[in-house]
Amino acid sequence: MTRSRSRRANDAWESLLTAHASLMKRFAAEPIWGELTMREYDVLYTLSKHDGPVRLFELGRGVLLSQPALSRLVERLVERGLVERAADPEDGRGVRLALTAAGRERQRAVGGRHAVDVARAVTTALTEEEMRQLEAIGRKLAAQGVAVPTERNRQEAVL
Amino acid sequence: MTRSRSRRANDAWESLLTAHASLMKRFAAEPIWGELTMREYDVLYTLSKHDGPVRLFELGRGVLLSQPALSRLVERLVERGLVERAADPEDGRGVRLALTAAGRERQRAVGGRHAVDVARAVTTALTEEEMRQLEAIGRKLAAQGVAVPTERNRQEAVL
DNA sequence: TTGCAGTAGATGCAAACGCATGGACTTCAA
DNA sequence: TTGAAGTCCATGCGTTTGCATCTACTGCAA
Repeated sequence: MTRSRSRRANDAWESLLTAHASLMKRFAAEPIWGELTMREYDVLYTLSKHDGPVRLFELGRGVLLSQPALSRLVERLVERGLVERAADPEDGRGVRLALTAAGRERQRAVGGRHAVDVARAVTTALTEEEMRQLEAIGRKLAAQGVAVPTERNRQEAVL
Repeated sequence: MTRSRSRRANDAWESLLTAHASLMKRFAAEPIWGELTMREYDVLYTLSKHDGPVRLFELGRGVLLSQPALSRLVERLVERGLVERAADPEDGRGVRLALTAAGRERQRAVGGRHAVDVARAVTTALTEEEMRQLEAIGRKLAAQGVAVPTERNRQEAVL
């Protein structure tokens, strides 16, 4: 890999990181979240995208959270009556998660307000063409993210 | 704002979020971090980009972390000899942060390995042109993120 | 069939986080 | 000049997180 190509890749990634942090802070500061944290909303939103039940480890793919932390976050949502958790009849190890009626209603209410803020921020910053580009680029990067780690990654870290 | 334009903005943002989560998980799983967490590395990297001392609140702009959490993260890095913290002679409230020699060395070592992983992931997923597009798009979005909140945001949240 | 490696999710525990608040300093208007 | 409001960072405290580990179950090979 050439030096300039590698450099451009790192610049692009840093740009994405900066945009992410900057906008996340902005959205988090909006007074739309009610009793939910953004992470909790993220889980409700992910559940809302699926019609059928979702496994915990499937949820984990989209959420930047360790498996134990996600397990307990879901437990709190269950206790609050927003999520239903049931044993999976097809796999005795797993659980099936789904929104309750209250959870779906809450997701819709918060999601509607959040979507307005997202639209305002993004449409102000980008042209229609750039939005299309970002969507395509994000899709490609996400596909890369789930790739199998190379063998080198199995080695112990060098301090 | 038209419905389709708003919709496209939200799709683009979700795409960015997915890419971010997916790649962050991938990078976090790499065995390159030594004794550092990614957040700690992020702070060291930000400090390395500035030649002069950096104020704590400046650091906070780029890091997705509350002010108290950042204050304590920096404190831990100081205790570990990676960061120097001194009173700001021009503003008695503030502190001036800078990498120590050890901190700079550590950032370079980890950063070099991380840059390889970033380059591999990004160049595999994107063309040269897409990298340029992403960099430009991220820059525009980040500029939007620091915009002053609208007056509406000052109101109390509706539950 | 049995045994063993692999996977899904839960739990103990120490570390880290966010919210609220406090103390010290700056800024600006009266 | 002074005092009130704003800014910067630190700290108390309850909550959440990550790491390591555990249990329970699956899947596959002998």
